[in-house]
Amino acid sequence: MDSAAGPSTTPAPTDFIREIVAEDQRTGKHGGRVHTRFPPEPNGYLHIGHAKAICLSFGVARDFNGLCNLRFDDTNPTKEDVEYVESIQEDVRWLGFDWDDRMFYASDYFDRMYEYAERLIRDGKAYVDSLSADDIRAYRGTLTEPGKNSPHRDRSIDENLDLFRRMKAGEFPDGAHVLRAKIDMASGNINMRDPTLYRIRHAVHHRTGDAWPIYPTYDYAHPISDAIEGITHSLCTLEFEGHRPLYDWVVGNIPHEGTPLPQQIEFARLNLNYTVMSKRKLLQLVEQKLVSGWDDPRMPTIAGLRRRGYTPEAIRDFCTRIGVAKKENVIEMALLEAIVREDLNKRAQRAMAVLHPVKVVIENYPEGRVEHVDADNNPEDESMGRREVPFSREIYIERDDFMENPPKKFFRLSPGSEVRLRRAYIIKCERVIKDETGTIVELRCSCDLESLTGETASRRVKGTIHWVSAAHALSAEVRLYDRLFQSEDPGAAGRDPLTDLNPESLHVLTECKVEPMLSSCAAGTRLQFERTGYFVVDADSRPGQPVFNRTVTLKDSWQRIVARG
RNA sequence: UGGGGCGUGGCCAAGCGGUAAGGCGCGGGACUUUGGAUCCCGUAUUCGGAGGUUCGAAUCCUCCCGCCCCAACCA
Repeated sequence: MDSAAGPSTTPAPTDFIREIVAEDQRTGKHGGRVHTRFPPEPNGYLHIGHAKAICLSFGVARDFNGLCNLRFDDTNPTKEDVEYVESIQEDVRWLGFDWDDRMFYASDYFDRMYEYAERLIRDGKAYVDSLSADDIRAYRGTLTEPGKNSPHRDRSIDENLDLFRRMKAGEFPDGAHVLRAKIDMASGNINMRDPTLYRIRHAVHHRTGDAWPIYPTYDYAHPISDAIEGITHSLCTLEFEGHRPLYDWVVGNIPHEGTPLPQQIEFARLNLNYTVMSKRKLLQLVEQKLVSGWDDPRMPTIAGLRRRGYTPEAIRDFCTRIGVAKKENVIEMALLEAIVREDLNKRAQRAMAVLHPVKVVIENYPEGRVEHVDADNNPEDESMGRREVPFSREIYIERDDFMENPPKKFFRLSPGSEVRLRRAYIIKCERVIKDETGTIVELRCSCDLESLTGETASRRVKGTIHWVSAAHALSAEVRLYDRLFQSEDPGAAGRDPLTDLNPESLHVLTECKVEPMLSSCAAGTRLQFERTGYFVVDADSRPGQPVFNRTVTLKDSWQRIVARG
């Protein structure tokens, strides 16, 4: 019955924005058209916070048979760069969204914006102000006191036009003049106190070069870009709420063909605890080389998460599950990680590895004998195939999987106890060999040769542990990254992420012993090591030398392990 | 002391006058010869507070409290 309804059925709105859009479509506003846009400024890499905005704007378009444009809000040449416009495209695409041929730049519209500005001047709605930035601030008044008019506010149209044209011609130095909208210096909304529309900036723009000595501000450029592109619903974050009257003023005072004008709708941005999300700070981390780059696996950037092994599906799922509302929120990392784990659980290959090896010699296992035990790559998905793992008399196991004086419910290896080697035999610890400092250097065990997994009469023991054959094991590098960044919530006052990095997030290089088959893993291969977490073969791994970085930390609750056995 | 928003369990979030969805987390249990996997069960007598309207309020009204954003020639 559902399928009979067909894909054209408008789904039930799942958030307040979709509710508005659904209503607009129902009433035929914009002729039923839905057109959104994702408008990043190319001044940094996209991060997980942008993913929410991307999923929203592209998602709304998809849900209502509409379109979503990618538009670069490139109105401030001093901060922007082509490196960023390229990475942004790559990241949006990787997330699974497509803008077809609708990729634009605010700078595409510089000519029209200029033309509209002259028109505003002719209409007496804009003027050139020659006050200094400081004076403009002083004249603006305060939150509780009205501002006062600039002495230049009543310049004649001709004088304004002349000045503005000369601004465009490059006759004045930076800061000499600005073009302002003539609205209301006494408005309770400070954004309406004659906001700046154009400023002089002799800078090289990444696309227009030095063609323009003046650049429009966000408040002027954004609504015009939306109007030109026929955007119906302009979704942005809460901090622009106070700009909406200005947005409406601009679209209402420029020439426009289509009626209803685009509508700005605000939603709460994503905040993730323990995570730095400010582009300024991320840029600092990159510039100070505290990370290897914008795509360092510790970064909360899309590129970083990708290299960490997150999939686009997981990120999209996260974005839908956090919801869209107007309430300020701080999502717990635990939710993101739960969702990533859920996704990885389905697609990660299981593999055995020991990070902190201790040698085990199985005394009754014939010297020189090598068996290849059969193991499945993913117990929940046969299609992921099987592999053979070499087993021999000397193996490594995880140090943590042995305890000399185990507490009550420790079901792994301890003197005299039995444990199953995953996919292989049950062994029993007979002797512990230590060096002069008392450190355990080797465990001597015996093996129940009848207990091979899959054989008849296999017994059950409480614990199962990872192992690798000492003679066959490969050394791999593991880069341990735990949390993303801060040790506190981003909201916590006074924390400086650059000096307050969570030590666990530091890049720790460890060598581990892995199954030989892992030498052939391609970059991006996802693996799960028992009790250690999900790993991804990092991009700079070389054949024969797998380099893993940890993707998601599983809980470190060792209590839990002993309790469940 | 101005303008604009927001307040539902630890974190998100449904709910739109008919008697508190769901997810994460947390607690407990089952299962498992590889999964901290999976599966069950539990987790707000109450919706920032106080009044009011109503047979009935998280939903409507009033007042109060708290939090966020705005005084860039940033976006």
